[in-house]
Amino acid sequence: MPKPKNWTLKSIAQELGVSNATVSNAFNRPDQLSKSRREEILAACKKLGYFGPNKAAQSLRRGTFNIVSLVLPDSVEYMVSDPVASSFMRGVSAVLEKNGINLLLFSGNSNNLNSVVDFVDGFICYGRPRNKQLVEQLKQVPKHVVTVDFNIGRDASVNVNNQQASFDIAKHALQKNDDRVAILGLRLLDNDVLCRVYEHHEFEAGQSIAHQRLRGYHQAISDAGITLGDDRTWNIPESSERFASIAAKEALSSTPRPNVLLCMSDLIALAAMREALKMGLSIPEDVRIVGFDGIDEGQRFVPKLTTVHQNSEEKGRLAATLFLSKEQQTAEIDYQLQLGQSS
Amino acid sequence: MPKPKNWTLKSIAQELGVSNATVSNAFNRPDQLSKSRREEILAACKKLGYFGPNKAAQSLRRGTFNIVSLVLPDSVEYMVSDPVASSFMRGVSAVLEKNGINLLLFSGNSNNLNSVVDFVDGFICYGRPRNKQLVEQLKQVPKHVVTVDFNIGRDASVNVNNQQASFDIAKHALQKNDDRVAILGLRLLDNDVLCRVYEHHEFEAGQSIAHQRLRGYHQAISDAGITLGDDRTWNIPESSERFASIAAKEALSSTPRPNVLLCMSDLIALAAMREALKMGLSIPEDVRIVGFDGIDEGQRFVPKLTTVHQNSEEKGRLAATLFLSKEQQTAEIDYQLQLGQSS
DNA sequence: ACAGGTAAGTAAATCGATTAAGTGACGATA
DNA sequence: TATCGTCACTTAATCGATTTACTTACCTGT
Repeated sequence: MPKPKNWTLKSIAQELGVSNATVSNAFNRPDQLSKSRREEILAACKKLGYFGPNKAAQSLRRGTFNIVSLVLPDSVEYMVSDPVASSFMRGVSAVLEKNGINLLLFSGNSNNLNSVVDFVDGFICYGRPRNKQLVEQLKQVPKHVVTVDFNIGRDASVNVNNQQASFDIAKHALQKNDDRVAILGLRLLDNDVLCRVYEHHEFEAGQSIAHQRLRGYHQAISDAGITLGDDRTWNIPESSERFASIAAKEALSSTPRPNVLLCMSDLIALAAMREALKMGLSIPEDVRIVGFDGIDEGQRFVPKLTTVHQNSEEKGRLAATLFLSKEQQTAEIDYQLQLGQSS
Repeated sequence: MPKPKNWTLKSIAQELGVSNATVSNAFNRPDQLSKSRREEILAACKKLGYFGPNKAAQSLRRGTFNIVSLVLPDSVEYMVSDPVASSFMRGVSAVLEKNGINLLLFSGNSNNLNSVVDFVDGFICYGRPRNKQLVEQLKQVPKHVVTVDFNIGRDASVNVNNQQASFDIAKHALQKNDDRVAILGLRLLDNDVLCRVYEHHEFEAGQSIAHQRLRGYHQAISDAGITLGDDRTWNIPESSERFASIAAKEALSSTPRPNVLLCMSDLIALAAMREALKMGLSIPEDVRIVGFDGIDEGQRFVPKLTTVHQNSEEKGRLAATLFLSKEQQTAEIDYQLQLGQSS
């Protein structure tokens, strides 16, 4: 098989005896040349095996790429493991795919946006990145930026009212003022590891979903007339089953044994339910457990998980749509309490 | 806040009163200028807010991108929904991330590789794309290509011995020659929809995992002295729970009711188990069910799923490693039977 | 003092395109 | 016939870089 020649606009133009510009116009601006000439050229290109202008060169010249970078809070690994994150990605990709736009993954672990910034039209950021440098770069970067589940004052953002939702679900879970509450939370900061106290950390208030949910819980707890000790919160460094199980086991073995477990994600809640059952506790009689997110597995579990459902896929679609429209706005997404038998 | 000037190599060089080349060398080829000059320049760039050469321009000139395109057999949607695909992606991204390479997703639905080909160093293709045009393009594309779970004679490929593995698991599931077998398979072709016959389709033998697994099953079935009717195979168009449930229900209601279900994926097997239990059948007494893949949920299900475990993440790592090494080879990945109580 | 070698920088071609401005040719209008 | 406007292309500048080949300046040894 003869290796097909690597045609360029220039070499094609030469071959056909026309100018550079004419070939370019044949592909991009039909009004700039006669119809016959255009068809002639396109046919010749097809025949010779030239598939159109090189996209990279085109992008350099035009400054547009048809690529958007999806900034993940963590590694790509996390993104595909977490069902909520996956749904979100599904929503984003569905909209972008329809518009012929490709997705360039950017891991929140990498600390330099520069490796991708020159290749993309902008960024959709899912969750506040752990890496503070990255956040600073996102604030500054001279491209279109849509943030999801956090807000740094960029072009647009999409959020759920985490605080209200957490308040609602906690309110639902708490019954009497002698309830013994424990919180199984998400990581609050870059560097906390399975820690129980959070008060002593400094943090930019309200910026991560973990903080927002925590505030919701606290509000409901104090509304119920309960006092929550500093040592009643376990934060899980990653949304991983392993850490969640460890934390759950620890919480359920602590004294006094909690009879209400407020879990910041369904993944955590499911791990907690498994641990509780393993310890011979019955749900919800011995311990009431509530989650957050509304993933499928929670609805299949026995007992069915009581949780806050947020439509993550819709969130993705909205983020992508906002990105494409270049509108400037902060949108809020609905949530619903999903009542099961776990509380 | 004063908008930061958009520096280019040229404008920076002008500002500093040196040549273009010197600035470029300061960033890329330290040996080409004096140490003092270099540090002077880098410091000045930092101060002025020039973060280094534009990557897109750099790539155009150099012809390298530090981006690889992951070609998905289907939509991005599918990729993040399917646990096996996710694991694979996890493996790929772990290796690439470590090497500072970014991942550009390419959906198998798009029918033109051209939209990304000029931006990437090459392709890692997970599973034979549905789209035939795409396959043809992949055969030809003048970049490095690693294929996984299929082989089109490109630079490298990674596979599991699907036929052998399916043979093994089917052999295990089949007990007597009066077993009534049904197959819940994956889609064989671009356009089959929940169809039961496959014999009448033409296909390029051995090219998709569905075909390979089917051959393994058939071999074990005929070894067991069983005759399998044409109407005993249900192919599921997507690896989705919904379709799997429909197919399972249909298979389990067919006459004669099968007592062995060979499922080409764990997702399908789990759906089948749920349907069987719902119908009041007991597993494995009334119907033995085996899967393929070895996903976590299968091991948590009661009864535990008997399946073939393939290390999908490892597969991803291997594919990425092969890509980076530019070696030409076809690698085969191990598999293990994972015995549960479902058969 | 002079050939030869090296170090430090620069000029200019190049990657593969887009596009503003310019050039003729041709037909219509006054 | 002179002027104007359109049509169909072409020329050449440009996007933001890399890199080869060349120019100086300086040092070394004889």
